[in-house]
Amino acid sequence: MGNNPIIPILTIDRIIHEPARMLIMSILYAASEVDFLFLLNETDLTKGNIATHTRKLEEEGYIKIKKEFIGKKTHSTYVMTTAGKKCFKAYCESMYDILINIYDYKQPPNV
Amino acid sequence: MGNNPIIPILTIDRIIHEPARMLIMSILYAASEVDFLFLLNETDLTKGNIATHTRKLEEEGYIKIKKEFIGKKTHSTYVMTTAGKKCFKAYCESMYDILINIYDYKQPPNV
DNA sequence: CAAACCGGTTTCTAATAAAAACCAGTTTTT
DNA sequence: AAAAACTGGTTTTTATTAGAAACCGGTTTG
Repeated sequence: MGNNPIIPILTIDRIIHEPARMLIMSILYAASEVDFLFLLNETDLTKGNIATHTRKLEEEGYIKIKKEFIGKKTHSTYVMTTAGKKCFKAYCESMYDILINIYDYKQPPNV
Repeated sequence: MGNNPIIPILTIDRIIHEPARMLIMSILYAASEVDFLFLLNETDLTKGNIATHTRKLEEEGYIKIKKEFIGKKTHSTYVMTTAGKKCFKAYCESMYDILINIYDYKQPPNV
């Protein structure tokens, strides 16, 4: 393959690349801890969506899901792990680089 | 939903968001016209991948696929349409904005 | 007491990315 | 001149998965 500077897009972190998860990750990156209702109100995602995407993020080790009882009711809170922060930063930096390269990209050898 | 500045990620153009297609689009954005073999050599994508992703991009009206004979052999070339350029620019600007907003929330990279 | 509500989870369906298999024709090998 | 290998792709197959909807065990409300 060539030395096209956009090639790194092919190895971008797909867990974070998914828009719904990127949104969740960006929220958890900024806030230290949020709960289910916060995500529901803040993101416009459905309940099912939040449950499955947060589970996936937990499976990948990017976030931690804590469940507790408040009185008799369940309460779920979400926190980003150190690994999650690292991967999120790496994703953002990679995407940023790619975009900058697109803006800078000059004519490649043509057909 | 809240007024989180990252929310626009949810309406990002998914046709372009797919890494393989973003790579193809970025190549076509920089070069006026490329052929199948160029994409094959430049991108590390498989033949099947190139065929299906370029077809999808054509279905969406983002690129035009031209087929011709060179001697007795088929030859396929790909060109970005005006709509494709517009959407690609819009995608890049949108992603850029989103990343900037993420950095504004926290700290910029490479600090 | 039943019906609606709450905070979630599980199930179902359709879309789809990627690789592999395939294909029609062409060139090379023997 | 057959057979084999190569070209430039396309179609098929397989596995994953995003999203919505249905569900669920409490709990408050009418």
